[in-house]
Amino acid sequence: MTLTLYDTMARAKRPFVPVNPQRVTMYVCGPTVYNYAHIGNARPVVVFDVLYRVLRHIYGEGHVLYAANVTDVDDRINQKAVEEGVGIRVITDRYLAVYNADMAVLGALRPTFQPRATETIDAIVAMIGRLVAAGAAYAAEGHVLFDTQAYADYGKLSGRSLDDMIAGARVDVAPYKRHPADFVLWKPSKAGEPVWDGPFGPGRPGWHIECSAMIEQALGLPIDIHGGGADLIFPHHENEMAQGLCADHGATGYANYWMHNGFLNMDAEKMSKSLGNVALVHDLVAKAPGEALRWALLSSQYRQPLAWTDDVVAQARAALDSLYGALRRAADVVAVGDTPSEAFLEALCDDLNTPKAYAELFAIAKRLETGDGVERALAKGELLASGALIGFLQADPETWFHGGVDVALAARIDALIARRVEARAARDWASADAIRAELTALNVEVMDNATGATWRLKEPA
RNA sequence: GGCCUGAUGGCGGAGUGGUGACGCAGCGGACUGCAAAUCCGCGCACCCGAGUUCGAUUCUCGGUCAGGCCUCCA
Repeated sequence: MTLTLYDTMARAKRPFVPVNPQRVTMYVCGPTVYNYAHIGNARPVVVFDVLYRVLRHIYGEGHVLYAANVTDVDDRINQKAVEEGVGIRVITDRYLAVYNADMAVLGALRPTFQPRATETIDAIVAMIGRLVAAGAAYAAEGHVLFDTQAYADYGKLSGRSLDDMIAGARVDVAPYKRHPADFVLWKPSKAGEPVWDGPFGPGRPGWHIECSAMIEQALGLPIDIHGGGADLIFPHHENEMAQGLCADHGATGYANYWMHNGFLNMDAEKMSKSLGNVALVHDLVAKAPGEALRWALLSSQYRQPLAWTDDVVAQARAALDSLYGALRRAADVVAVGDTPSEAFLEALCDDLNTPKAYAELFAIAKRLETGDGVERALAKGELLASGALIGFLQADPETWFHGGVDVALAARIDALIARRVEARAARDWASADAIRAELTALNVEVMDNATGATWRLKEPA
């Protein structure tokens, strides 16, 4: 089984070969914690969580290091802190806690490292110092800028040349830049903004430098996989790579595989905080099971655009109903084996082809429904193990179908069902139907079977 | 303007140079006191034009449309 990943740099799928299979490294650009994350922000989190899980499966849990940064220095954070009259740490701690909780509901494992920019300042300052010493950066008017002309391959990742950028520049270029594409590594803080001391003057880091510093500090160059949203290819990742390599001339590379996920769209348009067309994860998890949201996020291959509608969530829930239904009907089957299906793993190893992997889950469920005793036992083991690999189907099926009903309501439902089972045993259809009506009014659907009945919430709680 | 994606059935969404996944929804049947589920079966698609080919949804070129990046952005 060969893992194949689409590499943005190569613009092709490539077999994945880690530098060191004992220590596979992955870095994914994380959130700026100044407000709630929207579901589009969650797509890379869930996508790269799947990759993280697949890598752990292949190389072993202790052999994969996954770092995702937390940007906690930023203009928007500063603004929010001023608005609320608190320090930035109050803001960033608050939204980081919400972020981590919401992502956990989506089934995302915590990265091995979650470094914060404010706790990486020393490494950032040191890296900028090395860039200046190497002649790849220069100071100007209190800023330190990266000299893009110092890096011959600048533009290689995003496929644009420095000449194109001059021609296409749509924004006024700061007069102190040697080249319009040069970008800030360090800038002076305005009054009231957080400030750190540096050899180039007091100030704060620019946007791109934290990732390079964190990668160097937490993982070391070159890393195996660098991930993020497609909008980060340029300028963020281009700049990261340029400064990261110029700061470490001994490095044989920056990232060996660059992976970028496509966007979530609202009405064919990119979901974006600046456009305001967002669905917040924090709101969604209150209305739908996190597992259903996760299923929806993975229902198209990660590089494809995904239109986010109520319908994708409803379809995700229906799909999970079907699989959990198969498990529920197989409650008395003792699962045999704990190995994911070969076909399932193969689909995932083909650049995380989750839709194809889903199809395999349904094929296994079919065997669970229709097979003989031995086949069912094997199918159940395979279904649970396959689901576990990418974070599905681990709940008790009854819990899934019962949703979040409280204990009192559950007890009342159980009592009604017990009475109905008795009525049916006595062939008292009138009473049985009356109780069904009563349960329907409680948003409960009863499913009769040979020995009794099970139930589910018709609409989400 | 430069660079880059994508266009598949009622919906979502894989994939393939030739028998056209999978899921949801729909239809028929089995089963069923009712209901649901399940099982069996059915229908429905590859943006337009040209080219290559015995044959293209799949390859090439052109076009149309949609979206993205070039400025904060997952």
